[in-house]
Order: sequence, then structure tokens, then C-alpha cells
Amino acid sequence: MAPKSEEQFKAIREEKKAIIMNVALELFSGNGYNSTSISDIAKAAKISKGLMYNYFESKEDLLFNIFKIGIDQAHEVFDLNKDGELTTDEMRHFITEIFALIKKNSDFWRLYFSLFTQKSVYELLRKQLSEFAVSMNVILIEYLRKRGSEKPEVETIVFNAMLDGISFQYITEPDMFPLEEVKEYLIKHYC
Amino acid sequence: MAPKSEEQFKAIREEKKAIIMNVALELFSGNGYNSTSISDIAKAAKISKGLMYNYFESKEDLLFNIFKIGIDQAHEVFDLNKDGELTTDEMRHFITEIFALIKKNSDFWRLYFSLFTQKSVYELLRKQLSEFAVSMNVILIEYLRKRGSEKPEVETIVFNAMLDGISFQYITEPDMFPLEEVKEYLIKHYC
Amino acid sequence: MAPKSEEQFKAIREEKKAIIMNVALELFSGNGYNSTSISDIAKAAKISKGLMYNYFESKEDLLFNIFKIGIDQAHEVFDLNKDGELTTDEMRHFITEIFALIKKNSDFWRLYFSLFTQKSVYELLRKQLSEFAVSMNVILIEYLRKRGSEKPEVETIVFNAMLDGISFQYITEPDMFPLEEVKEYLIKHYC
Amino acid sequence: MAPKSEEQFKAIREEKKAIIMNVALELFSGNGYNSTSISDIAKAAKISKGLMYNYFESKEDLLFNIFKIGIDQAHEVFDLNKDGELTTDEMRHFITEIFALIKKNSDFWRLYFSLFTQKSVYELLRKQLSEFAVSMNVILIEYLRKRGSEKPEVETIVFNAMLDGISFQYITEPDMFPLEEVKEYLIKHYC
DNA sequence: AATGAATGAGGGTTCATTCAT
DNA sequence: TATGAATGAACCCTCATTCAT
Repeated sequence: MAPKSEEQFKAIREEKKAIIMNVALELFSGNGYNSTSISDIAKAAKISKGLMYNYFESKEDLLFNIFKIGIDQAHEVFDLNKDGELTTDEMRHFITEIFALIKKNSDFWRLYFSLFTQKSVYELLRKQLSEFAVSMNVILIEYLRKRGSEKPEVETIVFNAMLDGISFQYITEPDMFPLEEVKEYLIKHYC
Repeated sequence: MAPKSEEQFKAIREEKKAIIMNVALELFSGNGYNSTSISDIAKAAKISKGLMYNYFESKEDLLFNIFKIGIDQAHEVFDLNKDGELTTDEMRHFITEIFALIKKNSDFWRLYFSLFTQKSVYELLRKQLSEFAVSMNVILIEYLRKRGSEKPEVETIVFNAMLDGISFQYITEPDMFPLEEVKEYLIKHYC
Repeated sequence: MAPKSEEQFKAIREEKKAIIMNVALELFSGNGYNSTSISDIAKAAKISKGLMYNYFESKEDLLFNIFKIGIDQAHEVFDLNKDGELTTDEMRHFITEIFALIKKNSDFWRLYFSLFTQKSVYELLRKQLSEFAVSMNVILIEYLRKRGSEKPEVETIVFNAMLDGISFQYITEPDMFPLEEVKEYLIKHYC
Repeated sequence: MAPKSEEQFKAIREEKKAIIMNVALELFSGNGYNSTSISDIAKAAKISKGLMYNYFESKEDLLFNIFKIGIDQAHEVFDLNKDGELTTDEMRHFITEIFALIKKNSDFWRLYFSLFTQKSVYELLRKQLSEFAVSMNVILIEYLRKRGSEKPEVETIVFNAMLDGISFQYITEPDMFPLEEVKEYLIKHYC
């Protein structure tokens, strides 16, 4: 048996971190961040409490890593419009992706809503979120202006708020909220 | 020496309760319910920890009392449409009042968003909220149908989500969010 | 209306103290001394917490006063044999009175058993109890010797233990314990 | 470095649990269950308060574990009469063992007496105790009948009460109570 | 004589984190 | 890498007692 290479070790490590983070996200989201103990997470991830601290500096660090991934996945969706312009087709695609993201990552967004009041979280997130929110807005404003909007800046803000609100409502009652129909409505309205 | 009269005691109670609730709302809203300790509240309200429990049965009871007031104030706004129909003027007034409420009670709504994912809170609120949410929706659907909406049910949902999202965004960054302009946009769009 | 005389005041005072002590005994006995709060007692006695401290220096003082009465009532039973001798008839009467006392004051004896480990209580009681326990024993020993007991000292101890044990068992299950039959048995055996 | 083996951990656990239980029994017994704080126990056991909860779910759980051991040891004594009959020799042995148990586990029995009036404890114990108390009584009744008792049922009750009372008196003043002589008296009387 | 608001010390309990192995 | 025993600070809450009225 050849000793594992450094890269192999790193890969294993990343894999284990991912497992812990997935488990933790589920627990944080379902039971609340404060109500979920490191013990709970360790038990669910089938490792010891001590080992947790081999992978993450602290509970907060674990949370931030989870946030980072959630934000990154959101980034990916938004990043498709790299040319700085949005065609109608791209807009349709964009909306579709957003809704897919909401659905897929509902655990993450539930956690996000429950913690955004916490100052430490807020500061971390704002920096990461506003970065592309700004660039995204520029593109959206241009898109809406092209479509004849009189107040594209305001409409962009309303559009963003709408997405937030839809996420929020879907998260609170996933079974009741008609995500598909709302998506169709948005596509019809904005594309 | 005669003891304090019953009214005096009642006055003291009501006053102190109000102080505690205001202080608690501010702290809960800013730092999160779970991250705010009874000690924090007592310190900010300049009372002893123990006295809290003279006025509220528990931390949760304090929270529910705060919620009750916030919900009651929201009720008042929605109660104006008692005849079951919405004229354009009433809709304008309604939107105006909603925005005033968001602005005035932003602490409360920040707390509301951060706790809505929590099941125990959710159940308490849903009961109180859904009551008029349902009747409100009926009215809105009819209003939008009259204005020529093809899918008034979906549009109502979107409208509600929008209000949620606007509240949410205003709450997270009150100084950046152009509440007035968004209000004007909505009025123009829906009235 | 003539002002109340000093004696009247004192009588009223004693009456109120008695009410409080009866209420407290019931609560202490049923729920435990530590689990019964001054508030509970005040509520049950329909007075304010503060007034309690007008009648008793402290919770412990209240307890001790209750004990004093219980002990005094026991004293009365034992005190009937003032001449230092016990006839068979007196012994029968004595046993009858003891059983009546157990039955009537079962609340008190329940409290007694639950607190005798507490050092502060123990010290208070031993002093009061041992006083007449000793003199009582002298009389009992003599009585048993006259009846032909070989080891009257030991038998007296056993007799006392028996009374303790009977109290204890009656207290733990008043409805199951055949107090009358046991009494008859003792009378037949010792008279 | 390898982690501690499972057996090592288990050994540590058992040892610590025993220490805590011994210390707690002593304090509970001497000062009362309610008047003994977890802090007191931790201090006496030279561990941190928090560690208590690594070994016992709660203060009540600790108490129940202590009780279980005490009850189990009592069981062992009574278990010798498995054939359902009692010879004179067995009775002598039984009494001897009972007295040995009282002496050896006096702390436990002191605790037992002080808590037996408490409902929650009572229910737990009755279930465990009544089981063999009943079968023991059947045997005792038969034994006393054979020896010519006119009312063996009542006498059995008196016998049990006597044992309770003897325990109680020995427990309250171990140094004063002539346990050996009382034992001899019982043996002479019942064997 | 009478009230209940107010205090503060202490109660049981939880848990993120550390550490010896 | 891996364990879980151990810590200690903080948590929510209770309550005997005091005090202004």
C-alpha cells in the first residue's frame, strides 16, 4: 500500500468537510443555528466532537463556510451573464436558474433568513452579496430600460425584492407555494 | 401608611412592561432572539434580571407579547377594507399605510423575518396572520381581476411576495433602500 | 366604635398566624418544604407576601413555629402520665391517643419525616423531642418490667421504633394501612 | 497518537460515576436532596459542575441512579428465600442481613426516608419495592401463622413497621441506637 | 397592618472549546 | 487523524427577602 499522496489527503479532507457542512446546514436550517450544538453535528456526521475542530476553527467558522458555499452557488447563477448584457433568452434562463436555486438550496436560504439580523453574519454576508448585487443591478437596469421601463432603477429594486419575497414565502411553506406558476408569471412578465 | 392603590400598581406594571418590551424588541431585532440574553435586556432596561419574571412568564412569553403588539398594529392597517371590496383609492391608501407600517415598525419586522422560520413562532403567528391574510387575498384577487389581470391569483401571490421582499430589503439596509420611490412605483403600477 | 384593646389585637394576630401556619403545613407537607414558596403560602392564605414577614421572621421561622405546634400536641398526649407510673388502663389510653394523633396530624408527620435529615431542623427537634422521650422511656421501661419483660430497656426502644414505623407507613399510604387493626393488636399485646 | 481505547473510556466513566454517586449520596443524605446543589456535589467530587451532566442527565437522574444501587442491594438480601418458605434459621439469617444492610447503607436509608413522601420518588420506588414486598409478606404471614400467631397478617404489618422504625431511629442517631441488642431481641422474639 | 414591585444570590442546565492520550 | 472527558462561562429561571408607599 503506497502512502497516500498529499493531494489525496487534501481530497479526503475536503470531502469530509463537505459532509460535515451538509449535515450542519440541515441541522442549522431545521432546528436553528443556536439550538444546534456541535455535539449534534458531530453525532450526525459520525465523527467526534474534537475532530470537528480539526476541520473548522469554531462553530462560527463552520457557519461562515456554509454561507460561503451557498453564496458561491448563487454567484454561479448570476455569473452566466459575463458579457454585461442580458438578452431575453438569457433573462428567461436566469429566472429559471434562480428558481431552481431556491428550490435546491431552500435549507440554505432558510438559514440565511434566520440569521441575517445577527451582526456578525450580516457583516460577512453584505460584503459578499453586495459585490455582485451591484454589478447584477447594472445589467438588470439596462435590460429593463431596453424593454421600455420608465424607472428601470426602481423596477430593478422591486424585481430583487420580489425574488427575496418569493424565496421567503417558499421557504416558510414549501408545499403551499406555487413556485412553478410564479416562475411562469415572472417569465411572461419580464421576458 | 396605606399601601399603594390598585391603580397605582397597575400603572407601574403597564409602564414597566412597556419599557421592557421596547428594550427587548430593539435587542431581539438587532442581535437576534437567541443571542439576546435576559441579562442583556435587564441591563438595557435598567432593572434586575428577576424583575423580568414579575412581568413575563418566560423569555418566550416576552417574545409573544412583543409579537402580539406588532401583529395588532398590522391588523389595524388591514382592517380598513371591511366592505370586502377595494377601490383604487383604497388600494392607494392601503399601500401607503403598509409602507408607513414598515417604516415605523422596522424593528418589529426585522424580528419577524428572523423568527418566521422557527416552528414554534411560526405556528403562533400563522394562526394570527392567516386569518386576515386569506380574506385580504380574496379582496386582492378580485381587485386585480377587475383591473384586467389574466392570472389574478398568481399575481396576488407575487404582490404579497413583493411586499415581503420590500420589507426585508428595507429592514436590512434602511438607509440605502429608496422606500418612497418604490412606494410611488407600486401605486402607479397597481392603482 | 371603641378602639380594639391590646388583647384583642393580640388575639387577632394569633388567629392569623394560625391560619398561615395551617395553610403552610398543608403545602409543605403536600409539595415539600423547598418546593413551596412564600408566594404560594401567601396566596393560599389570602394575604400579601410582605405581610408574611410581619408574622414570621423568615420561612425557616415559619417552619419552626409549625414544628413547635406539632411537637406540643405530641407532648400533650404524653403528658397525661404525670405521676410517673403507667397503669394498664393508662397504657391503653396512651396508645389510643397516639394513634389518634398520627391520624389527625398526618400532614405534620409527613413533613417531619421529609425534613429530619436537614441539620438545622434536626437540631431544633432533637432538643425538643429527646426531652420528654427520655422521661417517657423511664416510665415505659418500668411498665414493661412490671409486666414481666426480661429486657424492658430494649423492648422500650423497639416499642418506640414500632410507633415511628407505623407512622411512617400510615403516612406513605393512609388508605392502605390498617391503622385500627394495628392499634388493636398493640393494645392486646401491651395492655 | 492513538486515541484512548474504548475500554479506557469506559473505565474512566464508571469510576467517575461511582465517585459522583458516593459523594452525592453522602450530601443528599446529610443535608437533604433539595438543599444539596449540583455545585455542592461538584465541589465535593472535585469536578466541574458541567461534568456532572456528562454522566447524569439531571439531578433527578443522579438521584435515581443512587436509588437503584441501594434498592438492588436490598433485593439481594431478600432474594435468599427463593423457595417460598421460611425456616427459623432462615428467619434468623434474614434479620441478621437486614440489620447489616441498615448499618452498611445507613446513608442510603436516611435518604430513602427523607424522600419517600415525595410523590415522584415514591412512584419510582414503589414499583421496584412492592414487587418483593408483596411476596415477602406472603412468606412472613405463613411463617408467623406456623409459629402460632393469631393475627399473622397484622403481625406482619407490625413487623415491617418495626423494621422501618428501627432503621429510622438508627439513622437519626447511629451512635445512640443499640442496634445489636435490638437485633438479638428480634431474633429471640421471632425465631 | 398591608401591598406587591424590586432585588440579588443562587438554582439546574447547556455547550463551545480544550486537551491528554 | 481521532477520541470523548473535562472545563467554565453563560444561560434561563426561582425565590426569600426588603422596601417605599
